[in-house]
Amino acid sequence: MDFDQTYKGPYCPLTQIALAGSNAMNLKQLSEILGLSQTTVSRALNGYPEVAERTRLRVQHAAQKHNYQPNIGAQRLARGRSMTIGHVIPLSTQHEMVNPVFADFIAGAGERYSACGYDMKLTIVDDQNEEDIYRDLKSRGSVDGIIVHGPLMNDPRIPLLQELDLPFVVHGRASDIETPYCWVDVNNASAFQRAGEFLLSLGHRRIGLINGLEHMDFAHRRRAGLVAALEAAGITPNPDYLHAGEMTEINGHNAMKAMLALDTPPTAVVVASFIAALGVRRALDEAGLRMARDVSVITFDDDLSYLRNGDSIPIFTATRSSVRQAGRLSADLLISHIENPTAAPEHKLLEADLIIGSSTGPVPQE
Amino acid sequence: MDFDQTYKGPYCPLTQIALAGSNAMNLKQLSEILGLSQTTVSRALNGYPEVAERTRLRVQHAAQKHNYQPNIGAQRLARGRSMTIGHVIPLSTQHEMVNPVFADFIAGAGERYSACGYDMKLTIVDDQNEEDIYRDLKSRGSVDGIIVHGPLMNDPRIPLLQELDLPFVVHGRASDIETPYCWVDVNNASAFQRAGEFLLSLGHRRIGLINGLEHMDFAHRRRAGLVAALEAAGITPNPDYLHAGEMTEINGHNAMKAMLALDTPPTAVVVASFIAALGVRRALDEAGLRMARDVSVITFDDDLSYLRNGDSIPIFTATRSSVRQAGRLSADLLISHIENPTAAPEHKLLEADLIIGSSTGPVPQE
DNA sequence: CGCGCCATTCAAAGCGCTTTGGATCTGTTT
DNA sequence: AAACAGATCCAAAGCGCTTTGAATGGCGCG
Repeated sequence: MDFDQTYKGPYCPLTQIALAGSNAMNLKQLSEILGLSQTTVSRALNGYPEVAERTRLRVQHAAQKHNYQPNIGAQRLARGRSMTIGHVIPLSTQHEMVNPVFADFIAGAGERYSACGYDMKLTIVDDQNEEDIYRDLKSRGSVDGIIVHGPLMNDPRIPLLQELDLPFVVHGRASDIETPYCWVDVNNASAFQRAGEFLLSLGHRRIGLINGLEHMDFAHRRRAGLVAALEAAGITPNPDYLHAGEMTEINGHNAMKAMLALDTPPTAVVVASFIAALGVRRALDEAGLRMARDVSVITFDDDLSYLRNGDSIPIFTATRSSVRQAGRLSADLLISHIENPTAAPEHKLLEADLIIGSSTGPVPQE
Repeated sequence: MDFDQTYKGPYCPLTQIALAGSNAMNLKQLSEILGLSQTTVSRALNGYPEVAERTRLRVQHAAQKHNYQPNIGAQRLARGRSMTIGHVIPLSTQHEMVNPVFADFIAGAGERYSACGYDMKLTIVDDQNEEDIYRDLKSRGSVDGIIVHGPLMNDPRIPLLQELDLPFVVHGRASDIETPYCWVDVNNASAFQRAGEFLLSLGHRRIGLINGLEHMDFAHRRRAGLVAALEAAGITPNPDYLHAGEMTEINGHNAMKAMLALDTPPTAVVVASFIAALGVRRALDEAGLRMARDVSVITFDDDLSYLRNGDSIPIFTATRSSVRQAGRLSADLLISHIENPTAAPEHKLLEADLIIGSSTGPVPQE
């Protein structure tokens, strides 16, 4: 814990902030208007059974009429719960990419939070002290639970959160962690295995991979899946065909370009992200090659709202799984575990669809 | 206001939630350990001057040692402030795109919030009742201020927030609103005017526009800027060359494809987003045309972390302005107005850079 | 009639923090 | 020496809600 350099608490003689006299209607006022006790009004609004139905209706109408909303800080304090779920987004200065998948995941999760009365709190953490953030979140009572994004193969956040006894759901998994915990993940291995098998069935034997950073768990599994398909077909993966890096358009482009420069380039590639696949297409265009005819491409497609894979006919053959849906499921799972803390950890494994588009075709004749 | 269908308050006989006995260290305990009053401990930690420096150090050490963090709900209640800034993301079911720019903006703003001791609260609102959300936020004291995303030309949120007396900063502007308010915006008009002038200087006369939805303020201004450049050169914009739609890869592709099918297609296009520009490139590739040589392309580039415009040589000629930086500036502006509520509204107009890349060239000979 | 039993309602005690309005103790001033 | 000022510290009163434990009133029943 460090006492922040830039924020020193409420003492600020220069800009004396008028402590907002909260002009909003409060419980006391409302109960006086109604000629009822605060207890009864509170219970009426919170659905307790020991209040007469007539009274409840009267209270609800009055609340609506006077635009009463319980103060959230007071509720948090009194209930000992924050009704808030935290998302921590690490953003080191080296690796300062915001995961493009993030916005859609959040949108899915946020839908469910709203429906269940939870708030979403986002924390952008730009240094190494991510651990401190979690400890803080716990000890200040800022959140009732946490979503863990972008797990590594042996992610230290998982044991930490377990130790802190803060409910959490991982979006993804951590292969090297044995103890049970809650997660929601796509079956990355099977998706890429099927992609590989599909390419093999088209006659491809020289199959490349443009993967995400392989200390990320999802990338590790995708590689394993593809390699499994190749090896099952008696093919030893060619190291020159295996690329891993941040999943940007540029990296996709550069990786494809590098492979095209080989003596015997692959006839097909599997790409770990739609954005990288756009870069692959650019590299092919620059080389005067056409997708499907010259090089087959399969991409993973997170079904992002702003990057749809074509309207009617898909542009790319793809393994598709909606990350927004994963957001919804993660939110529901977390909420259910917050409200039922003794339940055993649960998880959900989603299967990606293999969508046939116009970026794959039979292996070209030599 | 409506009492949510799905969430009925704390009464839930089935899943009796153990009200977390908040095992964390609190102020009372800490003050007892130190043999001081809660007052003094609180003041010591909050930087008040009337506590002896020796005492302050002793308190800080003890706080650190016992891992004391003030409970956030209690602080909110006592201070009458939430130290939270709200971002409301509308997401109607028809128009269910998550703005791809959003993640980077949030990352920029979040950096500043963390540095200044504020939390960020995201609300995804999927129906029409966005107005209720703002009223709620105000009357529950959930947030101290709000960032308004994606303003329309005459955005009803602005007068609403003014009426509610809730500090806010608009990311963008609303052309039709006269009353002053805080905003941070790129000079969209000047950016697209310069883009137009640059194309004119290369000899282009048939210049197209692939714009965002033109009820969005930014899109309206971009169009105005481009049209101004054309008209200044004595060119009346051809309606067939003016497209507006959601800024997706597919729409960019379709708009370009439509223009290429004209008897006299444009020799250059200005595109309102990088993602749409990728679609434009695809349309050109499919038509066997090359960027720069056959058709010049200029795009607006928000400098998204996951969509960089090339590493060394930019792929596209572009008007560039970092949306992440806009996030930082918006956050700083909002915080300064929250802490100094009487200050007159301020705003910041950012100029985009015109970056010359390899997607533009002289007009082809007929 | 007197008793117990629901069904309702309420007063008051927190939740953990900030802040007001002194109190106490030095040291300084007249 | 009395009075005052400044530097520290404190007890207690909130902030607005939830929840405990008890009171109230109506009603049926022996």
